[in-house]
Amino acid sequence: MTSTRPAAEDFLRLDRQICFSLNAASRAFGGLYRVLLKDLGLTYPQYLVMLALWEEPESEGLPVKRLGERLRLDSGTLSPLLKRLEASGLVRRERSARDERSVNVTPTEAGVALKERAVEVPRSIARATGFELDEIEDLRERLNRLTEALDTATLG
Amino acid sequence: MTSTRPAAEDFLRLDRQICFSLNAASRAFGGLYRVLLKDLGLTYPQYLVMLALWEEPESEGLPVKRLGERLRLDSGTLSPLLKRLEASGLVRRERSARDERSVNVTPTEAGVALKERAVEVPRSIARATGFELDEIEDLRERLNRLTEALDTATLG
DNA sequence: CGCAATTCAATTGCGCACAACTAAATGACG
DNA sequence: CGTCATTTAGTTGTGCGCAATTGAATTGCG
Repeated sequence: MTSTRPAAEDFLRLDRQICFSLNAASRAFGGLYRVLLKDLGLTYPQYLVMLALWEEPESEGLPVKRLGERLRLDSGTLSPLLKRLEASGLVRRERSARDERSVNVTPTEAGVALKERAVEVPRSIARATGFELDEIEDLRERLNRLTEALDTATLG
Repeated sequence: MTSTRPAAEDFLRLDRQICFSLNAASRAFGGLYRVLLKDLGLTYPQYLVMLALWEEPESEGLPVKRLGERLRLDSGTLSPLLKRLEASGLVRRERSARDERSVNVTPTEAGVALKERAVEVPRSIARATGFELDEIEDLRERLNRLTEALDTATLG
């Protein structure tokens, strides 16, 4: 035979690892967001939190729990992050009166106002990818499927 | 008109952000790798370093610089990480005699031996994704294109 | 009601990512 | 040859991500 069998070793090659490409792409996004968000005084994860809050009707805010579900983050990450957002005057954190365990996060005036300046960000990002919108859409759908499969495998 | 024009605001929706899906997928991988690599005593970034070293012929090792290029990481990340790998006995770090600025990283016996036990990891991962090999291949290729485009945009 | 189990946020501890900086070695060039 | 710019690792500081734990509030159940 002229070709050797596909050794298990081949799958250990760095350039064969989907996770590496994914990780690299994620960090490449991070680099661009860092530049684009500098003006807004946000880090990328903080930006995600603000996106979630901006989606709430009339800026009613969200409990930390719900925020964590949306962003796939736990309180160990969110608590200090939210403190920093509070320190920079973009959100308010207050214990729920109905359930003293829960902390509700609301954007402040400044937090709501920031949305105006954020609308340009996704456009800049989309342009930078060089991908068509439906191509992005397709990629996003695949990634979501992937995440779901991986989460199931990790827990199961 | 029955439908409003696509507001810029729509692009601020969390579920429209490709970067969010990417980030979430990347962390979902992290969770699964954490489980699979626990036995090997490696974190996921440490595993990537070992993959890079295992690829070198006769385990000649790599200078930190080259390692950083392959993994898209700088010395601020690699230096402490390599120290930990050295502390767990998997790699050796030694100043190059030819160029005293450079530090060459080589797998130890234990580091080379670990490869045997690592071959199962990619298989487990592939199975967990629920994707066909060529589908993974396709996704990987798109992500690499994405990374390249983003890096260009960030620097340019 | 009273007590155990659960829920929720916060904290601690560790490792990674990255910017900014330092220090040492090397290379380029007049 | 000497000086200055560049290259290479390492260090410092900040923030994220996550496991494990704590403590307080709530819920469930006998």
